Amino acid sequence: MSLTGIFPIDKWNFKSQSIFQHLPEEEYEMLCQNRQEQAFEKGELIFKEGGIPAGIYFIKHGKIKKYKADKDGKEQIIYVANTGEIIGYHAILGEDRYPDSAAALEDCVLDFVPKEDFLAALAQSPILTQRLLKALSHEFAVLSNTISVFAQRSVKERLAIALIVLREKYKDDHTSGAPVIINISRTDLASIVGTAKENVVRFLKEFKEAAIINTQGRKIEILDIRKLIEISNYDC
Amino acid sequence: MSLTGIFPIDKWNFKSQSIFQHLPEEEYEMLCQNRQEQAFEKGELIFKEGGIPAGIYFIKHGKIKKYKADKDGKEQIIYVANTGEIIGYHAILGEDRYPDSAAALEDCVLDFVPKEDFLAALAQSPILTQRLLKALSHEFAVLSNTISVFAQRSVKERLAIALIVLREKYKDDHTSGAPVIINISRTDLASIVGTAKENVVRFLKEFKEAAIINTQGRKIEILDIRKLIEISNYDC
DNA sequence: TAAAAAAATTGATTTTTATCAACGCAACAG
DNA sequence: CTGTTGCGTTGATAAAAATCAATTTTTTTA
Repeated sequence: MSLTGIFPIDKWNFKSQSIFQHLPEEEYEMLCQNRQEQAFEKGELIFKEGGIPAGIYFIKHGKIKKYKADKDGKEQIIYVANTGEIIGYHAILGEDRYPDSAAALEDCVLDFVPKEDFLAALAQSPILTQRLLKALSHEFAVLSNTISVFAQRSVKERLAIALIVLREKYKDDHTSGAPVIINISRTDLASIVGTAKENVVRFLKEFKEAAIINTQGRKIEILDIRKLIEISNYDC
Repeated sequence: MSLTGIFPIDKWNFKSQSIFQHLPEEEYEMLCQNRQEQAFEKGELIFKEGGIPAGIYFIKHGKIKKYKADKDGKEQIIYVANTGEIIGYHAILGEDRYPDSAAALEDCVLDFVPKEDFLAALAQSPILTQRLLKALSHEFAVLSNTISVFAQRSVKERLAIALIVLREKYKDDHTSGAPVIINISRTDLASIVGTAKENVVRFLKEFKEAAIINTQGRKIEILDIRKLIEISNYDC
């Protein structure tokens, strides 16, 4: 089931996948020179808000939550990055500390590229620069979007949007023929939606009773995405 | 009264002022070649979400709200841009339509730079490119911040933050010696905070009774910024 | 300057969301 | 296989925020 024409999924996903694709040999070599494969277990912290960045990470496999925690430790997930995306470049380009934290939502394999190599490649490569400018500008649109949704939409609407967006991300894993299964804790889902997990549970129950989704333990399958889009009340 | 050490104002302001400052002569000339001064009256639309971008705007004087409107016309203000900042570059760099609308909060004077000149200067100027990357990365941090505040903080806390941030922006206009006056409609203030204007009015009244602010009609003067910071409950 | 229009304010009420407390189920370790 | 522990679920209640309706104040305009 494609979302084309019925839901603007582009407004919810970053485009960092394309940044390293089909780069000229030389630039690609520079990035690879000292790269290091790193595995992270589910739940493991990759970097922490306020930390000094040492390099960037290319996600070879797995999903990563980018979030901010307030002083009580309550997390707000800003974005879920998926296989093929890059994380950690904002702090380096902004010449600043990490603006958010990153942790593995599932077992992950990342390629770490040291700051120096990334910046050297950048200095050499107009194409890399241009792609980053484009990616960052698109991210601005995505985050603006998120802000307006948080400020104006109800928890139920936000949950519907979160489910639609997550389904796209979990498509990657599903074996063809089998249904797409969203596999995320209620707590993390609540942190995406920006509410208490009890509210998430209650609305999921409502959706299940309306045959819009099916749940089995933590696993969620979407049965009627059109209904979800309707509930999301989002059409721009 | 400086906020240094007591409130992270940097996390709330973009840094696009620095982009055009002290550029090499040649690049600066390219940008100026076809620039055109344009005046906008208070309330006037500068560009509209979804529109095709023709160029960028340098704010010579005035404040501009960047916002998204939902289908009922309800506005959410994403950011208030001030004198010296640049707007409209996201759409051009992202090779996309405008992600948000821009309208004058007061009478404004802008310099319009056509897309072609901006892109030509960019292609010639590593320094301009680097500054844009830095600015956009910082904006990411600002918007992430905004998202976590919207998702986790109460209306009262958000209003306190909005007042602190707005006071900084309105500092520019005030004659030295005179107090800083925030001059914005309740409706726009509500659109910044992400609530109904009635709520804004009620909390302002509460702040006034606690001698934290003073109001005269739409005008707001901040009397006790430390109290506001305390109320904002924001310390990261 | 007076009338009209727009914006701000107030109070009452409803709806939404958060919080608290308890319970059940399922994964996991000994 | 069995306690333990974490996570998901449920119900009850409190708190926060939105909405509605009406009135006052401010600003604009004729």
